[in-house]
Amino acid sequence: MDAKVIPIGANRSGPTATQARILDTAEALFMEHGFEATSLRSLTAAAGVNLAAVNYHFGTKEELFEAVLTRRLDPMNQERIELLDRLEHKAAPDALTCERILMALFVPALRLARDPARGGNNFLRLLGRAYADPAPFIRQFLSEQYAVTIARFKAAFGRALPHLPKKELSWRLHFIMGALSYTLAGTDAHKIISELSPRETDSDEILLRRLAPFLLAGLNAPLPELSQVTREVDSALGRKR
Amino acid sequence: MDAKVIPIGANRSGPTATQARILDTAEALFMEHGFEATSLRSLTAAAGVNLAAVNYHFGTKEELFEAVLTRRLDPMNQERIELLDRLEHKAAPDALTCERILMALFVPALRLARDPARGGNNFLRLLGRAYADPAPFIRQFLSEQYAVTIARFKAAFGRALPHLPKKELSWRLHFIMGALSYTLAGTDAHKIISELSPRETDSDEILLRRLAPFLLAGLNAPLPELSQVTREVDSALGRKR
DNA sequence: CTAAGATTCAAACGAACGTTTAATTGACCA
DNA sequence: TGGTCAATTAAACGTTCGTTTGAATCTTAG
Repeated sequence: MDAKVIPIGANRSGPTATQARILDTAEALFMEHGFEATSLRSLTAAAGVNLAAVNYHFGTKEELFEAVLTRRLDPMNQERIELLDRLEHKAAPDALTCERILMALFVPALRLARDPARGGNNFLRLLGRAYADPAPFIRQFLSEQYAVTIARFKAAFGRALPHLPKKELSWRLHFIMGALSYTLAGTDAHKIISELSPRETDSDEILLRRLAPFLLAGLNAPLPELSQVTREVDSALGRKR
Repeated sequence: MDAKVIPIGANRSGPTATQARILDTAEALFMEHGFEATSLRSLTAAAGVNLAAVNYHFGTKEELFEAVLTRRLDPMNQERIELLDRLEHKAAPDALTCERILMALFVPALRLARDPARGGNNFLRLLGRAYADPAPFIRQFLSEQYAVTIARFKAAFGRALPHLPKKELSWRLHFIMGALSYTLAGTDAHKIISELSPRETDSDEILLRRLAPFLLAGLNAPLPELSQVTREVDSALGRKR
């Protein structure tokens, strides 16, 4: 009398109905409460499946979490790299501008955010949360999952900003990932800052459109130097250079 | 034969030795594993106190977490506002530059980072983690704790950037908080990006010195507009304006 | 010195957790 | 139609969690 209407037939093509329900529910609950605070009992109850189903289909709770991330992340990162390749090919032999590299980074995320069938805004929020989770298995999984994509984009930025030392570039990419994940993760966090129009929740799309110029300017910022203010900071810290 | 050497005398002045040991250990463990993943049993064992001591001295685990944050956060935010007041008074009647406002935001954090007796780098990392924690009581606590400080700085930035719409400013402050907390929280996160010199862990101080120019440039970024790239993004998303 | 209060202690509480088991159901092919 | 294997189910496993309890111990004031 429930959702047994789905006779998808073969069990060797794609995820089972049960697997899909678990993944969808896990995506929502992990996003809302985090990994530790989401119990398999509440998860399976919300999904309308048996408690043992998670362990049967995914092994452990940690493997379920990784499956939730992989399902969305792999296609998105592949899209990012394909788009970057296409843009680079079109611009050859010139190097890409930072603006276009950022575009290759953001557009697949925007596409995902606008597509409810692929998780929409919810998944991006989950991703942002995962980036800040201290659980070792999450950190390791993300670094493995992102390694090639990040390296590819870092190389592209390196060509676009040849004057920028490698180390400085690494840090600026780090700052970009920070602002991006924090922004994506922030369901209500922005209410801390913006007291006006507290119910006007911008979509992730508008949000990323505001974020891009901000990050672009940061990428092109001058190198830290011994300016007047820097000396004032040192003085305020009671130190000599 | 242990730490019983401290005869601080009165029990009405400052925290007990037991309370201090709990707070210090909690600061370290909450930073390393997060709130949920830190059990009171491991915490009290590491602190060398009885299991019941936390509930006796602080009430609940959540109240302990808030006490850990308050101990460092209150003085730091007070320092920030005092410094901002002093800088504004010195610049009057001119408005402060963004550079100096950022200085008032960063210098107290730098002072704290350089002072092991006040938590040093560890506490800043804990703070960054707390900002990304989905636990409702943490989010509410932080927003209450930061409300006045943020409002004060937002007003200062508003005077420094009179041309910037209020809403745009709110978002840029949001981005700043994101990059800041993500950066402070990242013990090993930067290894995702920087494959070179993986063991050369910059202190938070050097880190913030790299972050400040990046954020300053973002604050002064031009408003989002209908540039050529923007149209290309729309086209890539298959949409008309 | 002693009564009173603050603190520490070992022990136990009930609840919730992730995972496993063994039996049962369902679908498919020979 | 009967046999095979994947999927689901209810129940239980052992562990760990935050918190509470009541007695023991320490500190302090009268």
